[in-house]
Amino acid sequence: MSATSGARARARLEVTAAIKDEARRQLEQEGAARLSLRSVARELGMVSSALYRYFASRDDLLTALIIDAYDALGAAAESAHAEVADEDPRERWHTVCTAVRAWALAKPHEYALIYGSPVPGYRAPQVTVDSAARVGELLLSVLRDAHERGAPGAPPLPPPLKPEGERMVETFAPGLPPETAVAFTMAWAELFGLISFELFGQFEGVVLGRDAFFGHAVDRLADSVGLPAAGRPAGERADRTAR
Amino acid sequence: MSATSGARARARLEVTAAIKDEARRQLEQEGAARLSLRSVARELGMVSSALYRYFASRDDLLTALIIDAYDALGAAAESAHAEVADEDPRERWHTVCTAVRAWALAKPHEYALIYGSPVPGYRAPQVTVDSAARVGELLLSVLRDAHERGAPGAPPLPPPLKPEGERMVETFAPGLPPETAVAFTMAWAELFGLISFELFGQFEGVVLGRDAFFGHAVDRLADSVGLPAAGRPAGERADRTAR
DNA sequence: GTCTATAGGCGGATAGAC
DNA sequence: GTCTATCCGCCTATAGAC
Repeated sequence: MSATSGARARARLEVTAAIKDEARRQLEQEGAARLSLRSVARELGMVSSALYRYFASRDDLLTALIIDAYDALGAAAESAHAEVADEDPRERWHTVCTAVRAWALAKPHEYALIYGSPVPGYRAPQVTVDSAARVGELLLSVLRDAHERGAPGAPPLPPPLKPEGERMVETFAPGLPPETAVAFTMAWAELFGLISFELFGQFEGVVLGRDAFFGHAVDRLADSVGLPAAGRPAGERADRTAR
Repeated sequence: MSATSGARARARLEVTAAIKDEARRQLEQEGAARLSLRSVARELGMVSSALYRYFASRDDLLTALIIDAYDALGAAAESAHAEVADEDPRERWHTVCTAVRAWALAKPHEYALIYGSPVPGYRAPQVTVDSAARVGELLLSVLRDAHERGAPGAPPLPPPLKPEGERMVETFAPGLPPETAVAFTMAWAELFGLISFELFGQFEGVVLGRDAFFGHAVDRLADSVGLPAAGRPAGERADRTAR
């Protein structure tokens, strides 16, 4: 029995889920920095000390929420990708990027938890990295596929960046040319830069047609990583961005 | 006398500055969401109620810090630009972007205050927008200059984005073609995306040679807004990025 | 696993004396 | 402008009974 004994284990999972759900709800109003075990317990009709049986500390709860958020985003991206798995790589790139933005717009506070400013005094433990890598891995798989089909790839690297690119290939981008690994890393950061600016209010009064703007931006990011534009030369696929 | 009477006014400014300095110090340890008037007062050897003579509320203090941060960043960017005012636009673009990143690395907590996740429950008032716009305006002035010198500009817009581009030109990018206005807005968000990823820890274990990486990224952003590469065709200026 | 109780803090904001 | 005092709230975390 013990950890796996049915009813007990199920109850434990249910309470754990309820705690995380309530914590996510409070994230919306207070933000990660002010997340409070006590307040979660109060709302759940429990007493604060009871929560310590489920999470050893406030930081542990935070870690669980962070992993869940990365996994939810990763799952959303992966399932959107699965639906267009037969399309050409550029189409899949577009779909994944759009799914990432859609998830972020739907869960702005969970997005802020993982891609916003770090929570002061909190250091994300190593266990978060696998989940954190999912979206990047997915986009890399698209690029790898494109590369195998003979995509042009990214422009040449300046010599000082060559070793960095080769290290990236070894570490997380096997099967890709170093130029593409570097270009991808830039595009990856830039993609989240676009989403963060939209979500964090920097586009207020600046960008009004957000969907079309993002679609075009994603197309240009695709150009920048050397994804072929299905016959047309890069930069002239602009017409598909506004769908 | 009253507001302008010498000694009194000076003392008031000094205390105000001391409060903001201490608040900035606390930003590093607690973050904006947990900034506390009481704690600032304690550290200053004052009593909390005394601070209310200087800032009507916690949010007012936060607003002052936000404006100061935008202004400090804007001033850093502008003064870096002033030192290369005679260079070609692409060089100035590079200099400004590098200065923005350098400021962010030097003041990570102030950067997080203005470009990180919004503080829950706080809405930035209208008075912050002028300061917030400074870096963008500076980069736009570089592009305007390049345009006047006959720079190629950005690739054509997809038809659905045309009105957006024209509105941008009217609102904040006078004298530029709509294509460039849109491309600039993307590059602007992407620039801060790169900086945020570096600062917020997403590059941990992913990008090691940060200076060279950023230099190359900024060069490619310059390409994307159609800044000419001083004779060489766009994309082949990669060699200058690692300085 | 949940409870009460407790230790030892913290916060924003206001009233009213000086 | 600064102080004391106050209202009323909040927090993490632990000990020990049941």
